[in-house]
Amino acid sequence: MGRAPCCSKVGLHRGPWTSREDALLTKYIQAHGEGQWRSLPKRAGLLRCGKSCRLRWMNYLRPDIKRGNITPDEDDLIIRMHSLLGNRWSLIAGRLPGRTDNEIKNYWNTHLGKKLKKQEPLEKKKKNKKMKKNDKNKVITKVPEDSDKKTLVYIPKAIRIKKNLSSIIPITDNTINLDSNSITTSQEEEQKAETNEGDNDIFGLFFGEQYHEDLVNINSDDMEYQSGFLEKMYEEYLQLLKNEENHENLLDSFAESLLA
DNA sequence: AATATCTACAACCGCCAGACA
DNA sequence: TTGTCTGGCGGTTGTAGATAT
Repeated sequence: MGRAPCCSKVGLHRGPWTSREDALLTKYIQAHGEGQWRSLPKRAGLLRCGKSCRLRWMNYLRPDIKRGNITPDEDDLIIRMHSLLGNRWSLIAGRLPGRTDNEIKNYWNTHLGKKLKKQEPLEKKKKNKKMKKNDKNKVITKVPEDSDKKTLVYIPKAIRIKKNLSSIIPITDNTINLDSNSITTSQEEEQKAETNEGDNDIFGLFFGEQYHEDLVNINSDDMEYQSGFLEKMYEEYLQLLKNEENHENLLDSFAESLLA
């Protein structure tokens, strides 16, 4: 692979894992749990680097992993999530139980990327027409004064923050029901949304627990900003629910505001 | 049947942020 | 405050197997 190794790996195995190595790793983790990846190989009797062990476990050996046969629903959800979040594979994987970020990334690169590229010329034409029609709804992004006339969009990288979020945003057990054209919530949840009950739950409703983390990560110091942000997002979310026929445009602006 | 090319995906890499001393 | 360690992420590459010539 050309590049220098990130850590000293003299004498360590590389390349595909053997079934014996898999068995050793699985046995060790079942007995001692995950974590301490750096020292794990030694303790488990493996001649692998910790990173390699972690990857193998996370992507292939974990018992809750589903492999192969991405369903049309999953396919659809991946496309939607990618249009909202970009290449945030771990976030997308978080919405697909049993799927790993690596699998989704591979799936995207080999299947969906190509599929969408084929559709792109058509979609571009459609979108250009729509943009002209919907000029009033344009989301205005800040452009640096000295910038070229092109609009620069900076997509934030995911930031990991481990903190108890329940004090900020209650986390509930939420689900998304998919049909071929729209994202809807269960009736009960829609009712909740309409009555503004459980305001803070809307993002979980849409993306679940991981999204709560990312939302807070946008600016964890500025609570005032957050509450304004939450309100704005909630309004847009309600619009999404109420205007299903128009949801494509709204989804665009919702996504843009997520990334702004 | 042999060879070249393509596809899918497992595995590796560097980078980054949080935790901790 | 600073430096180091660790875990996690997304991008990239190597290669086995499938397909085309």
